[in-house]
Amino acid sequence: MEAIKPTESELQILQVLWSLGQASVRQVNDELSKVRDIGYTTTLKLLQIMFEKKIVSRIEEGRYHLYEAAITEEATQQFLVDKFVDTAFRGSAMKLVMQTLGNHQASKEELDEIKKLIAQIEQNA
Amino acid sequence: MEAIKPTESELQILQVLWSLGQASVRQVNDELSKVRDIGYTTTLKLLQIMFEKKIVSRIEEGRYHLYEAAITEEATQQFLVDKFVDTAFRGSAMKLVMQTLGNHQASKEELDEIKKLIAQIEQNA
DNA sequence: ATTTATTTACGAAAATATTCGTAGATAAAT
DNA sequence: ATTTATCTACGAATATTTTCGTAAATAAAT
Repeated sequence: MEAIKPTESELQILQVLWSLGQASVRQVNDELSKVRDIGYTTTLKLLQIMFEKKIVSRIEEGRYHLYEAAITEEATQQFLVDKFVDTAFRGSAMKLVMQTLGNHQASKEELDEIKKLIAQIEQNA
Repeated sequence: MEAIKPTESELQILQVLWSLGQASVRQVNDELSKVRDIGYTTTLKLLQIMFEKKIVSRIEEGRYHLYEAAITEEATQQFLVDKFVDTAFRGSAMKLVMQTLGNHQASKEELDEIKKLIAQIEQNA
């Protein structure tokens, strides 16, 4: 497993691809444009760079390309969380959990799910 | 409240300052050197830039400067978590919590603390 | 058929972040 | 007193990331 280290822009594109699945440059650019100002060729270039880095794969469909994320959302998130815990929480994952729990709205269902997860962890301890 | 957006290097320095409190360039550099290769003047320059951005404050102690973080660890973490949830978890803070809980070792004490926090949140709901 | 629009490839400009060399000042050591 | 070490300031080189203009190819529209 290679080290994946998407940049900020690349992460934005990955998000679009994770939500759309397979998509053309045009589609990605349309989605991204909802979030921020970006030119078509900029999106294209980013996808080309990501293709070289093997962050995305693509297939040629007629004269244009269809892109797809080559790394999963979960693996990327896990990698990013690890790094984030290091750089922003001095290594303490639980501090991150507490901080996030404390400062973000959680629904009853979400809290239940988290409690279930905790119970599970305690069981396996 | 201005937007704080420390770069990767700046975050590393902030971590050192949060742990040391007030510190000279030399001290910061010594600490940072434990983590990675970095020249003295690089550390100095970074601190100077951070001073201009008001991320750190400093007092002149004789001929040298003592630096101190001008933003709290908590405020910075909160800001970073918010951004992180957006860019890496498509806005779902609880997904971040679950992902982190599931993939990092937690002690019994930490789990208890989290359960307490959840109970508190449920109470106030 | 010719024009217009859409696509990819390429290269380079612009913006941002990181690194460090050099100079000048001051303190410490000899 | 002279040399050596340590400090800040400054500027510029390097590296990284983001942005987009232009050209060539192909398809679509007129």
